[in-house]
Amino acid sequence: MTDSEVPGTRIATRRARAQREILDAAWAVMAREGVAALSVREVARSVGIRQQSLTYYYPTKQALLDALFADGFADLRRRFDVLPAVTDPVAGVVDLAIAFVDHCVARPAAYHLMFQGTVPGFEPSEESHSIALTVLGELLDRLAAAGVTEPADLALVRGVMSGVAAEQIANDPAGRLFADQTERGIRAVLAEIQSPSSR
Amino acid sequence: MTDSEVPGTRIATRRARAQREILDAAWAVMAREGVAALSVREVARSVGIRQQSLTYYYPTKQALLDALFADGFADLRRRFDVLPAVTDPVAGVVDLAIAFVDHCVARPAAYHLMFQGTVPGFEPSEESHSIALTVLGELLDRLAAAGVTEPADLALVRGVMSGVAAEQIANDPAGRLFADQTERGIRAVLAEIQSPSSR
DNA sequence: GTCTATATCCAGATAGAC
DNA sequence: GTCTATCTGGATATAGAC
Repeated sequence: MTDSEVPGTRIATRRARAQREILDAAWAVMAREGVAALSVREVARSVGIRQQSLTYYYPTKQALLDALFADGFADLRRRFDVLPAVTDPVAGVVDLAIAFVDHCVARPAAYHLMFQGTVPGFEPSEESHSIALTVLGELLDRLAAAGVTEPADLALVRGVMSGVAAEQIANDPAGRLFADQTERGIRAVLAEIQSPSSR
Repeated sequence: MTDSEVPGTRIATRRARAQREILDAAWAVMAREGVAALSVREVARSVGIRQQSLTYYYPTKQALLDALFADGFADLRRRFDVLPAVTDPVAGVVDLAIAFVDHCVARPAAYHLMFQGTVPGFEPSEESHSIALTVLGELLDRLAAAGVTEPADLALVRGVMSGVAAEQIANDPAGRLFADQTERGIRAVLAEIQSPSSR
């Protein structure tokens, strides 16, 4: 099926292309100046239009941020989708954790927008929030396969994943010091969860 | 020795008191609206003076942020100073990690300012940065006492501490789900560091 | 120490022409 | 679709009176 077969589709893809360009520009601005410093004016400048023209695509700044939030999770889902099939349950969790950390390290702005709620006054829409939950469902599935279902245990694993990413971004932005500890950290807490040391 | 014995001291403490009030007001504003949304105007309003009068105490916004950064570490040091003496090396690390996480959870704005570099355009002065290093030296000391000195191992422990705090702040601000995993997480990675599982 | 006055700039939102 | 024009409000910073 080509565009011309469905009326309006050519326009729709044109619009989609413009929106993609805007989102990419917005990510770039955020990466350069910090998530909290995003201004629609600067995004507009990046794509060569006026601030007022951006409203045609995203009527408010909130709408732009919400689209970025959803876009970030779509991107993360794509990372998850190309992971090798799970054989060993623990390795399945490790693979996903590494993919998660690598994604966050490669896109610090996305990490702060999606997971750290660092943008003043921004709350994702219910729709975007449910996209987030769907994507993170893959993590829950893999953890369940490894026998991890207790909220406290899930929290521990999430803490390690998030913490390695956060420290890497904040304290060694050019290196891999923290990110390279992902596997060790995840295996350590999984071991603790699966056979708690007596105390 | 009382204030009146040293010329200028009474003025100095007056100034110090005013500065304390300003810093407290700034923390409150940040807690309410996010670190990145801090405005000197609003801080001034909180303490009942004009924005321009704040300049008398902190000439620029950068100076105010830098004072907040240093203040946050002074506060953290006070937390560390009242910790019980170390008996068991591992327990010593655990105690400090718990104190760290509790501090971050109680003061999310401080965590973001001090450790996540979330304020657009803010870099601590060299002086404030060295204060930070001094305070975090206590963590390094305790880790060394537990036999943890390799950069990779230090990174792993820091990742767990930071991650538990970050997730608690972002995803369960009213609860303790993540924070309560601090001990388990730290013990798990310390165990892994001290006797690596063969792989 | 605090004020008024003001400069300069940037933000986001809306109306309406083409 | 993109523009011009404009509104409104907020930000930081500086000069200088009291």
